[in-house]
Amino acid sequence: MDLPSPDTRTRILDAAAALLRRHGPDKLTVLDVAKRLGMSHGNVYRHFPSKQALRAAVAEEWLSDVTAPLALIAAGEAAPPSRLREWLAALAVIKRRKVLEDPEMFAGFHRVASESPEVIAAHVAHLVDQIAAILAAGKADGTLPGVAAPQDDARAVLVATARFHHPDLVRDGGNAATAEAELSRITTLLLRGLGATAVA
Amino acid sequence: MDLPSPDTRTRILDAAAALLRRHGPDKLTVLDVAKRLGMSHGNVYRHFPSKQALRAAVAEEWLSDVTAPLALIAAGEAAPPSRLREWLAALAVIKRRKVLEDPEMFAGFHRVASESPEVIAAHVAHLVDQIAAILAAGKADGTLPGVAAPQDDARAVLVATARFHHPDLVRDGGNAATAEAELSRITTLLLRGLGATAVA
DNA sequence: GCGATGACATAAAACAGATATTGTCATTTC
DNA sequence: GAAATGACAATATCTGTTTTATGTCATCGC
Repeated sequence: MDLPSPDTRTRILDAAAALLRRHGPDKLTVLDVAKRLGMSHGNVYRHFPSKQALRAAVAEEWLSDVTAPLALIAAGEAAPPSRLREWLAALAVIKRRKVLEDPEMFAGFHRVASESPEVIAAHVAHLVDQIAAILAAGKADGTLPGVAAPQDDARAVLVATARFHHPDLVRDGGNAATAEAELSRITTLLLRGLGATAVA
Repeated sequence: MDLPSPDTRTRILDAAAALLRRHGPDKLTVLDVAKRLGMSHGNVYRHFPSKQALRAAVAEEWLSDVTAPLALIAAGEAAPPSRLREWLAALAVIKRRKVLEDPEMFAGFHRVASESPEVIAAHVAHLVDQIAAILAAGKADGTLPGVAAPQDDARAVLVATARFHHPDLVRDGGNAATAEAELSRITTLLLRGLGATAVA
């Protein structure tokens, strides 16, 4: 996978991420990346087959910032129904915070990510797997008896809450409290749909 | 509302819609609209305060093509749960068909519509009202006992199915059969969440 | 030999002058 | 006198040109 020196590869990646942060996606050139590292731009192509691949790698790293904290929740001890609720709320909060903190940077990274469908697909698959794990646990311990096929139901849950995490929709998000209440309502519907009783 | 002759106003609107269809949103100029009608462009401004307003009016008309058939279903005789399912499926089919028929035209009209937030808001409110009517009926006849506040629940249902009708998401829609199955699954979850029993 | 270079052809983006469009209004027409 | 015109300033868009970036490769140094 990483036949060329992984060290310089990382340095290139970090430099690219820094430039993306500073100047936005349109100004990210491999010439500048090389300049910043004091190397020839031709050499960047020894480590990444194309500018596209470099951008995809940067996006991948950025997306892992989103999934990492969620993995902790998914693997947690809480009862599956409340774990799912917590997980969905956390995903929404993370996305919302990223948008509000720096909309331009969010848009920049999102644009880069959306140019690499396979990176997006992997990210989504990752999220679906985390939900599926929660649903499977709920099916096993009887707290979510309505779960039929964890993977399919997980995808359904993720899709049904797209409004709160899909980049194109989070952008024009409106009031935070309203959005939170709306997510909570949808979560409740989904949990009851999955057979949960005594939903908070 | 229509102090100026409603006849010429309509002619302008139709001409604008025709040009939008033919040449796309970027090529829609009020100069061309006027030329097509054999009038001066200045006169268009007697009937529409700005190009933006003209575009909004065109978008409004276009969106009513979506809501009209749905209104029939919402006002139908079917039992509320299956009526809701039918309504959501119909909305998805309408949107999907519009995208597939002519993606460029869809994108064009969508761009025009998205430039007029108040037109969008009215459209969404219209859809929410239709769902709310179904939910209220289900609450009344006991087939959807889980309905708490019809308006809020209606909005939740619409948001949860955004994947299947929101222009930005319908666009990259993938396989039709897969999407249909996914919508059906989400619909089932929502119906059960609203208290429906014996969901098909 | 491996990592790196820099010159090169090709493709994309930035620029600036020319052209077209938006929106206003005093004037015209019927 | 309401509906329409056409000339107008300000703004946006197009077009052809120059500049810059991407990606390749023969060559270099260690």
